[in-house]
Amino acid sequence: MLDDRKLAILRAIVTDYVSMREPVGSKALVERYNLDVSPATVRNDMAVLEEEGYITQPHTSAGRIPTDKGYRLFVDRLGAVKPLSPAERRAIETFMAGALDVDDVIRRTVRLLAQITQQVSIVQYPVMSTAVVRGVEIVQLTSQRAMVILVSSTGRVDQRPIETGGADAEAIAAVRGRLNGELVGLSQAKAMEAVGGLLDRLPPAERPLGNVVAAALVEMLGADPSTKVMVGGVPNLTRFSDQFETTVKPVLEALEEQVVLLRLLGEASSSPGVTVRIGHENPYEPLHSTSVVASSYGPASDAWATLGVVGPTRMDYPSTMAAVRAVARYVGRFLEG
Amino acid sequence: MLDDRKLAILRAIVTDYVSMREPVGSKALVERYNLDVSPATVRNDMAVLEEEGYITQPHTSAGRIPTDKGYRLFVDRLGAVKPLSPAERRAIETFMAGALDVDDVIRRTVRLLAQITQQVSIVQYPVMSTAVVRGVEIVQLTSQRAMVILVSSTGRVDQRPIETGGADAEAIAAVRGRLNGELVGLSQAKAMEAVGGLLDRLPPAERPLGNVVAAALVEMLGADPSTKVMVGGVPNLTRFSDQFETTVKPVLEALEEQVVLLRLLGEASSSPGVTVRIGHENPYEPLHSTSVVASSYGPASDAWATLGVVGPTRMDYPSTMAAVRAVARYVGRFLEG
DNA sequence: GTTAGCACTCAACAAGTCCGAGTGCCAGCT
DNA sequence: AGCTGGCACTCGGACTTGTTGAGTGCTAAC
Repeated sequence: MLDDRKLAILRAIVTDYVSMREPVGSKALVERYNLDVSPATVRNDMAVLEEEGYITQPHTSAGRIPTDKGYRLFVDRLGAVKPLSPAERRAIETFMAGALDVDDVIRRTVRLLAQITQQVSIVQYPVMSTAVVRGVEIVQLTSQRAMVILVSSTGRVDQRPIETGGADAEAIAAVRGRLNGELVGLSQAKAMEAVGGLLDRLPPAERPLGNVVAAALVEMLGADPSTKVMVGGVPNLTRFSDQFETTVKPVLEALEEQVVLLRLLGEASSSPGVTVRIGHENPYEPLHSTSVVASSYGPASDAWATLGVVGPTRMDYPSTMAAVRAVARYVGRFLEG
Repeated sequence: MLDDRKLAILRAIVTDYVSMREPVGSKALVERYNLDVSPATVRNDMAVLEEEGYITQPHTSAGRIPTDKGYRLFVDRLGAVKPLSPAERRAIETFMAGALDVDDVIRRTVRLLAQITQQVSIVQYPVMSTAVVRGVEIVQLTSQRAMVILVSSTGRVDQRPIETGGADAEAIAAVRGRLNGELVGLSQAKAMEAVGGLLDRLPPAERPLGNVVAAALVEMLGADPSTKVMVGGVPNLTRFSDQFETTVKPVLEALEEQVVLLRLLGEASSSPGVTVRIGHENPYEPLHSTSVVASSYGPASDAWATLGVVGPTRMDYPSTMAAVRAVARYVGRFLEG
């Protein structure tokens, strides 16, 4: 059905449209790409491609532009993954060098990705299931209030305020000691269970405080930190000020809703490598004319989280995919080491 | 120079232009506002207002629109502060109810402000100079790394990773104990000094670790947490998709730069009440055709930080100012209690 | 299967026309 | 002195029309 030449033509159309931002006609095609055939032949092939739904005409007597289906075929079979330029590699190195803690790594990553791809970037905070509890602290704020702090091996620090009910310093120290003794070294899941069992063994005097602290801990252990995301490169949207209604506005709205962002990144976390969602393939209707390029990051065996970019369907897929893949790998290694 | 009627006309022009979004002519003015004079008279007055620089014509044979100077006069002398509607008061209550910690309060505030004003909102994290140190914790992550945690009375929790140089648990506990003994209860500034003095009195065995921890603490105590801001309501920019180049684009770019945001909010922190910066009055050139309405929040004696909104100069100042003021007050009370 | 030729379509641009909102000015009125 | 009705004038925006050219589909010949 689709012979090599037709595929080559589709590839050329996608490439040209992405860089020129204009519907591409048969003549321009044979001129700019060395197809050794005449425009008429190209036209015939284009008619077939159109019939099959890979390209379309914005209006009669305009060139063709790829459809979502066309882009899909392109990324699946035609796009040679472009290796990063040395400059880009260097950018990654220098950008990430000297990152302090996890928060800082994420902040830098989001900037980096936005800069390389020139798109809006989204990075999900990592959840390392291998993380274990390193310490539990209880710090008194006032006579009635205190802060429960949970530290995990990855350097994550969670906090939650509690009402102490007037418990004295001694009781607090006792509960703290007991928790540390029992929980340190346990994984998130194990710690959850342990907190439950622990309560029963508390001396009556420590019960009320213990209950409150336990509740806070369970909340922290259970709260899925992967629900946190960071966004960057929003000004890159201004490059698409044409398409305001179809790209800029919906993306801005999506960015405001964490839930939507998580759904967008969603699928990428389960499949390995770079995932591309094109136009209507997106689970969120207003983004039907944008694409999402995402990848999970972290060790293959144990994906930590996802990062990616959003942009118009008319995007440079090979470059973007290469950039997303490179950054994902780099950040993965960085967090590991 | 400017008699009451001219002022009334200016007020009417501003009001009308803000709501109608179109240059306003003499006839429309006398019809919509009950000025008991003829259009001709209004025209004469408008000529004067134009000469004085309060209004201008986009082109001959169009109505007038206010200049920055006109808006300035309006907010200074003409804008009757619109009280919030009961619905808005209720919105504030329900939005803020049930906030967990400081972070959550800020998150809610930023949403709230964006929703009420229908603009982009910016909230600076509070710095309470009355805050005192409540606890210092050192939690081991690996044999070589640990996390230093600083808790202050306001519920703020700072963290910073350190290299322990292989110090054992005992040494860590000792340093931790000493720090808590000496620092708890001290203000930020006092604690800074104390850390310095403390080092000299450490037994030699604890010196290396002590140095590292001290460095981390000084960094945390000194780091100005007011440099953190949260932004919301970005999709509201889509309402100004005309003015893309003058409003949407520059605002998006400004939002990406914390430094710029802080400068925008800057002045408001020193003066009490609501501050308005109109057009060219902004210290950041790209925002010369937008306005910033900001207010500090916290107790009058000790302003904690600033919040505000950014939007086109053509904005409903009375409502916006009322909203900013109300939210600032409410958040102040909320954080205090 | 490929190609040259040709008639056809239609968005984009330019030029011309019209319309009316809005103005400034002036003479007359209060 | 200040206000008003009248009037000629201006000019952006909307609409019309004509032209151009990129691009197409079809057909007949190679």
